[in-house]
Amino acid sequence: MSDTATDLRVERKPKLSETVVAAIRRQLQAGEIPPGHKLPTEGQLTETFGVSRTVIREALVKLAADGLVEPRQGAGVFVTEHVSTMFGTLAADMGAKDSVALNVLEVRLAIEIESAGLAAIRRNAAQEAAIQEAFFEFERLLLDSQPTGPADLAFHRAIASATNNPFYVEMLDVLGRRAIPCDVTSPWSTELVQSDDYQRGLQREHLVILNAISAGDPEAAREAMRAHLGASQRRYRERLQARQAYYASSSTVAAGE
Amino acid sequence: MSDTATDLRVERKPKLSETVVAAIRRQLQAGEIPPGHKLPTEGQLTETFGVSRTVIREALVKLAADGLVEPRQGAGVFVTEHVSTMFGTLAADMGAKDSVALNVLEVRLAIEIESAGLAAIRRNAAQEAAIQEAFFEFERLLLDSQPTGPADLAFHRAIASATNNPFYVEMLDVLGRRAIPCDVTSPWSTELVQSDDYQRGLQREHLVILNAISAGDPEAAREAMRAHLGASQRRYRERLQARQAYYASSSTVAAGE
DNA sequence: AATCAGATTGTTGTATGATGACTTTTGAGC
DNA sequence: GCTCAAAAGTCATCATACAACAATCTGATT
Repeated sequence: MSDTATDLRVERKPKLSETVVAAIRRQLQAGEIPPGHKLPTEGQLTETFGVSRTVIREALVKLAADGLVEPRQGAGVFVTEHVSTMFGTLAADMGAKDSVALNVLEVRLAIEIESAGLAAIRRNAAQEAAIQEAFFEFERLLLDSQPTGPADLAFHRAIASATNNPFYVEMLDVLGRRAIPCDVTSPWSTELVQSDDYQRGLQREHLVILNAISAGDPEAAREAMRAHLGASQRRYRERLQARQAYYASSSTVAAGE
Repeated sequence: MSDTATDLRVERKPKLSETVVAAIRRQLQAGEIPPGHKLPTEGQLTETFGVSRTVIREALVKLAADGLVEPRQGAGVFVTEHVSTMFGTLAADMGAKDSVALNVLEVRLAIEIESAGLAAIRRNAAQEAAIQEAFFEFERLLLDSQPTGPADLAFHRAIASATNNPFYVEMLDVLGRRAIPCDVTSPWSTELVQSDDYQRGLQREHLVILNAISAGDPEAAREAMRAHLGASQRRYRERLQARQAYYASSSTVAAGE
């Protein structure tokens, strides 16, 4: 019995509709079609993507199941108002203010803690494999002394995805992209945060999370994620203070804590 | 009287695929087809339901989008293993739009749990008073047999406000406005949910939260909020199922040709 | 000129048949 | 008994046609 089920790289050929879903979803996320507006007709989409109407319809059904679009017979398919767009205005004006960034990070903490707990309960084999894969990718990059930021992001994203609740992933994307690059991809002081020790510490925390999720223990997963993000929050604060201290000293006064 | 026979605000006639989805979902929930087993082929389903393969495929796509089934080309459509085992059946077992609402509610759950914990730590005297005030307002309205919805909302909002993180309030507003009337302001079946017993239960849960926050115990506050919203989620699901059962019963007749 | 009923057109919903791709089963040959 | 090719079963995709519904345009009536 050659059981190929344990093969980790389950690279089945993507269905056509999935590629169409991905493409349209990307367009929507990029805001190319504002909420409330009409998508191209099924006929136009068939020409655009070069597939049959069957495939287009299947893709639209999936998007509708995710609540991204809403078909109306005789009228067309319309983009629904969505969480990300609600945060569009919210996210737009919180540019560089550090205190704002900390607050947003705190919201993200709430999201991720809960998603870790849900992931522990609901993840399927493929999703668990994706989390593991991100973990090992982090490991590999760490050994190669390459930037681990993307793998770190992928790790958190895989967990959000394992909740089987698309909004968690969307929230993470919106909050993460806008305010805080995950842990290490800080726009300033790149060397400081990328020390091996620092990233080793991250990996240790990641491992605890991964184990809890694999074990299907939601409380442990939440606790591990809380510890991880709490630590990240603390590190983030320290860096902010260090930077502020630098600016302060370079002007005139060194302000105390 | 018009023909459409529904004095409820049913908005629109359900698509054929939706009735098929509901029927299959019910069968899966009843365990008539165990996880891992194969569903009838598309051809058999067309005969069973008396609709075209187009409709059957659309229904299967929706079920697959919810993770209930998994199609394998050349083999058949199989019932997913894990999801139906846990309370996954609860997690993903209603129409597309409803599941979206549930997903948003779940995100809100994450936000509120964490905000309860933070409120327990950070609330100042005025904020604690505001929470209490909302609690007593609920009490007063309950005694007067008036709708308690606004007070309920105010209670949750006061807690979010006590985190001293404005984004928590904003998130709550955004999510609440979009998807979920807090506990009781449901657009349908208004009498059912507004029974005294129901609201008494809510108030009991509120009291536990209030006490934990007043005591400055973040873990207890989170746990109490988790219990409260978890219960709300359950109640919400039950209402959806009741509504769905109504639709299913009214549509099974049409399929019996 | 304004209004409203009806025709027209555009779009999604459903039905049908055919073909390709993939999996499983079958059976012949060794 | 084992191997492997052929066959059957099933999903994936394509193509076409018609039905149901919505928006728009047209034209007659007021």
